[in-house]
Amino acid sequence: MSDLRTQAFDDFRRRCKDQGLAFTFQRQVIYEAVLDSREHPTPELIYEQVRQRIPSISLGTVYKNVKTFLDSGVLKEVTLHHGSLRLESNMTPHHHLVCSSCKAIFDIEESAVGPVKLPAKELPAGFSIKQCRVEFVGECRNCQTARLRKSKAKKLSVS
Amino acid sequence: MSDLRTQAFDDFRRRCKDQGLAFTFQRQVIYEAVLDSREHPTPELIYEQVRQRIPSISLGTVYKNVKTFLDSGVLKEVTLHHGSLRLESNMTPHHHLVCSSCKAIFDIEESAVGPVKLPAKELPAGFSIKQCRVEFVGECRNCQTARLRKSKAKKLSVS
DNA sequence: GACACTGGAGAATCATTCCTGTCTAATCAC
DNA sequence: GTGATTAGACAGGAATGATTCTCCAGTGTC
Repeated sequence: MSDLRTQAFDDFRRRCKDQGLAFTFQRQVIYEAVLDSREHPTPELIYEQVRQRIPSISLGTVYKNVKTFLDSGVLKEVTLHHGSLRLESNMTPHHHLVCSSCKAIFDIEESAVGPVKLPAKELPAGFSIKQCRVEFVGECRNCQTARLRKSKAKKLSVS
Repeated sequence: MSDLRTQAFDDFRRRCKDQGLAFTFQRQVIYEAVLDSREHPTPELIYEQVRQRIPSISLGTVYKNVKTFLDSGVLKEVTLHHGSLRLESNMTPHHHLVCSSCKAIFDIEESAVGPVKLPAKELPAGFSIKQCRVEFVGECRNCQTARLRKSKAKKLSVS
């Protein structure tokens, strides 16, 4: 195991502990499969990988544990918008502001952000860039107040 | 109809013509529904909207035309990654490089891009930003060569 | 009239979640 | 220590939601 990988793995073990998650063999193998895949894998792909080591594992288990990992912050997802297709008719170049809670999307004019550049040396060989999309992720007013009200109510009911 | 809307609408009509798409009543209503929705709607939502004007329309028709619009560039989708969940284990802040054709995702260190700022006055009231994600969209080497080879083959078969 | 295109309806497919029964480890009473 | 109980984890399959596909009929075009 490389140093980087060992480190990521220790991280994982620690985070499981922090979150009160049991450290099972299945979870370990699932996590390793994500770690080994350079490709931002889908759950289906993880399943294929894991089955090579645990042939009896079920797709449901993979999904469940992936979800557990996401909820506890052990893994992340590449985009907030996976799921249903979202359309836009605004064809002028623009960026987005996204509420991580309700997934509301607001448009932001390109000029408000200014040019974002990537040095050519960072590009994989032969890759040609056509477009740059910036997404600011945060929480909208409604979701903030809703969350605060909720946590306040919880505190009251506890005390 | 406001000026902006009229303009967008004329745009739509022109683009249909350019792309050789028939300009039907259903398409017009579907397009208007996307245009009227400030919310980057899902196909399901469009369907609800359109049904108020064409009760007999089917969800399949909405999907079919939305797809036609996307293919011909009359509409865009908010993200390239809708569909299946994509995971990542790289927990350090970073950005992404995405191939629009094969959807491959490459990580880019945050420092390679530098800070991206949004002036406070551009924010909707009460919105708090937590994170900024940059996505460079383009075409990877493999997909480029594959596309070129294909178009060359087509030319040869025509001549 | 043959043809191409479009829309409607419902079947089929894919991604994901939910439900049920089983197993295992931990806890507790005796 | 032994058996009962409980909670968490897992496998398997049913159910759900989003999307696509297939087929047929209607309409306009040449």
